[in-house]
Amino acid sequence: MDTKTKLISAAEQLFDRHGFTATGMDKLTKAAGMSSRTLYKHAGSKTALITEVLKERHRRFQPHIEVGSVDALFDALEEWIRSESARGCLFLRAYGETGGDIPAITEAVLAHKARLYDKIQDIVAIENDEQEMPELAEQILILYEGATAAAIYRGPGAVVSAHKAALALLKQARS
Amino acid sequence: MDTKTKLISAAEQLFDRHGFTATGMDKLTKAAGMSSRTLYKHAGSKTALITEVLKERHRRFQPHIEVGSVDALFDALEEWIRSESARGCLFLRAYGETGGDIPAITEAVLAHKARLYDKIQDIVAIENDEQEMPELAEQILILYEGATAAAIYRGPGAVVSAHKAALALLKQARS
DNA sequence: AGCAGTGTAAAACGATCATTTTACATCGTC
DNA sequence: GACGATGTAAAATGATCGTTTTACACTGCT
Repeated sequence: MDTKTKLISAAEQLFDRHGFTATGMDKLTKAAGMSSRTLYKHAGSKTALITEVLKERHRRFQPHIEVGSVDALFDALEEWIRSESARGCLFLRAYGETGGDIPAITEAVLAHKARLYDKIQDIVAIENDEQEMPELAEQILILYEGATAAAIYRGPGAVVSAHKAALALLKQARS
Repeated sequence: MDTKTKLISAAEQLFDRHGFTATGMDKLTKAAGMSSRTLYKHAGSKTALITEVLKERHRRFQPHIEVGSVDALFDALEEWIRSESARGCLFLRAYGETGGDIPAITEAVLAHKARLYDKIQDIVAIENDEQEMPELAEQILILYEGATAAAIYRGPGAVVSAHKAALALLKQARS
């Protein structure tokens, strides 16, 4: 594992576990096993590091939304939440901690969410004879987002409930 | 408006706008129009201040869940988000920023969420001949949570979509 | 052999953090 | 008219923040 990969993954873990602002550079260097000089050579700044962590997170998350059905979408979410984290959406957390005041971060967050909505719209269209159904897509998105949030305090079962609700809405839209 | 009220409401605004950790005590004293000595006399510590802000937030939010129907629940949420904040759930944000490591804060968050779920379960029971329907209640909760989160980047329209989805699930459960 | 690249360890930077302290002003009340 | 409560302004506390710097070691290429 090269230096940068090690840095990004250590940072992702710490940010997810303790928050962005609360995680200091000393803890990052220690966790990544490198000097602060090396860290700054690769990351440039803390803001840039956060941005890169979000972009890497998006890359790693991508396969979980690259699916062909609503059923598979929630299966993938359940797997993610069971294995990765039940600490809420890291993108929205970054947005909240920075108040939307840091353009690079805000951009990464909004890009991720735009991509998520677009992908869900694609999936919904596949399930409905290629018809665009923007509101149904938004409702699936809301269930997806809500399951991620509710899983923090209700556990992975929230994803199962959201899953069933999504299938029910889909079925109803078809008839 | 007495000193403490002024402090709590200034703090709530700053925390909501800029995040908890990123909001320093100097900004709090300035916004609340008081010296740091007075602030500490009333709040005790930053952690205690955050906790009190959350409790006050819950008190102010309470009426929006003290309703008798799912329809009214989402109407109230829409009103809250349109007039108060579309920056996500302040409780979950506090939890995320502190990593769940500060007991007083974690407690306030979990108490709020437990109360929210219980209330939704009551409402769902009212709508279904006093039958307890835990999974439907969780699905409504997830739509509620998801609308709050999605409204950050999709605007208040997300609440409208969630509202319709909730009514659809309710209708389907009845038949 | 020499050089560019990549790394470490550790100190120093000025700023800002949460919190406490010192010194003083203004109250209403007994 | 003294007193306790409640406030202010401002400096000081020591810790920690993100970032830069200094000085040095190891590597692989040419």
